[in-house]
Amino acid sequence: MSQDSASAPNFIRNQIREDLDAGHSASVVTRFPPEPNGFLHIGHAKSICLNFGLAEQFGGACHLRFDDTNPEKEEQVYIDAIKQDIEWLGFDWAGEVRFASDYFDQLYAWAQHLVRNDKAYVDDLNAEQMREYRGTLTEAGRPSPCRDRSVEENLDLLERMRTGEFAEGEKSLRAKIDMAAPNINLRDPVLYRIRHATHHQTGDTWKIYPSYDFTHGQSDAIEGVTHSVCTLEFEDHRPLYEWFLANLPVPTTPRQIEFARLNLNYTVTSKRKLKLLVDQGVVDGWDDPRMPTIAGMRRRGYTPASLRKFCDMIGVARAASTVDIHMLYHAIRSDLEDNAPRAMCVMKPLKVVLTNWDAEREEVFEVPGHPARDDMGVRRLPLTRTLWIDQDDFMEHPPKKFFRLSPGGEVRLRNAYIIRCDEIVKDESGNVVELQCSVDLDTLGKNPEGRKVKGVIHWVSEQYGVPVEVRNYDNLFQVEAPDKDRDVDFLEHLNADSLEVLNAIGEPALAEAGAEDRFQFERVGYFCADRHALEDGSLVFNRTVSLKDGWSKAQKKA
RNA sequence: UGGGGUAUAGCCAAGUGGUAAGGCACCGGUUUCUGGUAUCGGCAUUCCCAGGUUCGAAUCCUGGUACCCCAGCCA
Repeated sequence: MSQDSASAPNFIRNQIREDLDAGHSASVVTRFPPEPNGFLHIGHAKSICLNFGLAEQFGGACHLRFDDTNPEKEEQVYIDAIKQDIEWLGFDWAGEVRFASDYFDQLYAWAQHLVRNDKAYVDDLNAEQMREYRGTLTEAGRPSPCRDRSVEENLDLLERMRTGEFAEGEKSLRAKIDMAAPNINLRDPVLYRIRHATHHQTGDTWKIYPSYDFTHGQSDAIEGVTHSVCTLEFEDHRPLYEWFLANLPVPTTPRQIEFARLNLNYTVTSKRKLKLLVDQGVVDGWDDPRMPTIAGMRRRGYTPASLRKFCDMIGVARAASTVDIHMLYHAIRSDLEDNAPRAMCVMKPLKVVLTNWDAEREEVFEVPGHPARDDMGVRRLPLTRTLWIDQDDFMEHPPKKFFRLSPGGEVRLRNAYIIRCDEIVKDESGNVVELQCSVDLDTLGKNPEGRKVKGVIHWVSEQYGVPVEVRNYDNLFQVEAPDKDRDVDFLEHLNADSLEVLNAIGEPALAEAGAEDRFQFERVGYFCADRHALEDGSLVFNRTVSLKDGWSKAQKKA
């Protein structure tokens, strides 16, 4: 992670540096504050890298604090998953896991404090009435009839709200700020609402729950957070955030800084929408390899380092932007290019018979696990009379510059000999089902004399190849901005071909693959052994990302 | 004339009065037993627009324009 520390500065880093230099704070404490109501996605990864990264760069600390103020939407399973994702990404939070609910007692006392200072009141307005009283973007709101209740009555009512005397929605506690404020968040925001729900952390202790606004800043203050980094949509809340800090006897005064959330083309990054995909069975679950969740990307084969690199590449700024998915592909390819062992795997098998190779003859080649990494050892590739090559590597009527196999043409079997296609065998419907080839035994480890054979293809011995299932994933959506238009549901843009399942045949070493082992299937792409399938005893490889394909690109242009 | 923000290449993004970093994508050369990798080169006379200040402006001033966020007892 040392290279992350050397990453480009951003405005938040600059600001913190200034704060430090100016003596506004002596150290740096940040926090990552997820609500446990869903799985973390790539957008959260940006926030995680930012917050934990900042703490690391300034020798400070980053807390993990669950923002658990809405028991109806939150669950323990999400808490467990979120912790696991953060650890997997390679970050350690300072101290124990924290919960906003740890501070419910203190927050309640602070609510009473505001009431005593005539800065909060209990309101009888229901949600609909409150909306009417709030006014609109262009018209000021009107004060609630309850706004001038006495301190004593408010204190009493608040206590009775707490003990469960009132039904949900019957009353709420509101800050007394300014119903005419141009910033709607200041028009007497709700501090507490009644919820007769069991909370995953506090059980049935509470009948009222604090709102986000009343919770977040004070929790930051309690924890000594110095810089509370959040996304742009909270910008309008900053005056409120600061109002609480100014009107409550909080121990410290954290500073809120906002940045632009991540948007990625061809994907949606909204917890609500991702949950919909899961709930409607569009995908296999939160960790379906097509999901932009951290768990999904992990299963797809993304590495922690690649996600961190991606976050580093995209930077941090305040301009709303949409990052090209190619940035992600680049991040994972460059990691796996260096770190994934190589293997050969035939996606769509086409039988090849070596006519001048005896049926019982076997030759085993020892080849490097990685072309540039001696530490990855060697693997053994047996060659036999019949073998498989990929259907894509043969064309009966090849276009110009097709370097692979065609009738009468030659190609090198990767790591082995050059072969020539002498005959093609077809079935009754005219499909090519077998190739009869001859081997040039004088081409192992050297080029033939007098001719150039440019093509190299992968292959697997029929006798020793291991059948594997390959799952080729593509974008879940077929348009760049699935949730752009407001009149079309984002589900309309689903890509029907986001998953292609193939019965492939891999080289022998693949039989040994363990959960989440990653490989480069040479000339094809990067693949990751699916851990769920492995538990069920089957070998399934998820395609993380394909190799760049200059040939098909050139074909499209032609 | 509601409030708050943001505009630098196809996409991210540095830049804070001294003459437009870097990455992705794209295009071309070289190397190559992966049409991959690596490597070399190309890719903004101009920074949303129009005026102004200045020897000098993406940076300062004035006036526009476009886009994003906010009217949950969600976060």
